[in-house]
Amino acid sequence: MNINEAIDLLKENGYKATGKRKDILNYFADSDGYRTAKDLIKFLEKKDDAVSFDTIYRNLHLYNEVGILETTELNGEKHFRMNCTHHHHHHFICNKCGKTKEIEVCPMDEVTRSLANYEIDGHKFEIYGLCPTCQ
Amino acid sequence: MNINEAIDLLKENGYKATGKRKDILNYFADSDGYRTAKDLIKFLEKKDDAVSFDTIYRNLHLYNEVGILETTELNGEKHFRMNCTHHHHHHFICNKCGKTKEIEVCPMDEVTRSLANYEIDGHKFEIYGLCPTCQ
DNA sequence: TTTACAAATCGTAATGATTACGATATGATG
DNA sequence: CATCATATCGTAATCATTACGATTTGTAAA
Repeated sequence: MNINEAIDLLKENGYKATGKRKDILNYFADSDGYRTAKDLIKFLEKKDDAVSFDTIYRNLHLYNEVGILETTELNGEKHFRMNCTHHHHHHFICNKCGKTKEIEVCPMDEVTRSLANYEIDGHKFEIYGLCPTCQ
Repeated sequence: MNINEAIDLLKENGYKATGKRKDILNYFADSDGYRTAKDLIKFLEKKDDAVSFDTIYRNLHLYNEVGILETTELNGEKHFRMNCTHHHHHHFICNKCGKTKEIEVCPMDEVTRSLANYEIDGHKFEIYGLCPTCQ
């Protein structure tokens, strides 16, 4: 997802596109990988753009709700990345830099068969390790 | 893993098998699903067995390190369950009761081929939903 | 079995991330 | 450009987890 799509999504859901919200979107749009709340705070502080915790966390949750960000837990910390809007896929995630690579394989069709009486709401398939650059 | 295997594992690693450690092991051995630190604390309080936070968290980490417990994040909370010692497999996890069902499918062979220059350290494949009992 | 001692636990204080709140500022709409 | 609901600010409160000095307890040797 790019910034414009994200802003549209905000407006569609009745939320304002404020300066702070755009700053946060810019950060994730340029990241191309998983980042923590702390990463974001550091980034905003560097550009002399003091942001209240309230604003950070409120918007991270909001973005997750409306589908702008997706989230996962890496090494005990919550991480966020821009949501992928195209076809269904999964990710390799680098433990060092947080960058991701798309994985096309998804075994859910096979799995569903063996869970006949179960109600399936979601699934997670992630591969962890080091990307070529971080090795 | 059962309690005796867990105690052996502790001793092999040079740790003592104390009363509190056995209480904690008993809880997870009887659970057959994912439980939080809070669940454990509640359980121990009920049986009039006051346990310090220090003891709870120190041992949860220890058990995770030596391979007695495995951990995952569910609905924003860290959960633990007795580790499976037999063949490699994954889990369906009930969002309500935390109980698990084994899934034999694992797509890692297929995936490895598409990650030639990546160093793979681990992977996670989990299916979430409601078990037949909780629907 | 007793002793000795390192390891484990206790009770509580400290930490750190996240959430909450009243006051102020700001985007969107007419 | 005026209005007002929404968003943000600065800070305080909360909650889970971690840390610490004092005390207790397994373990293994005597």
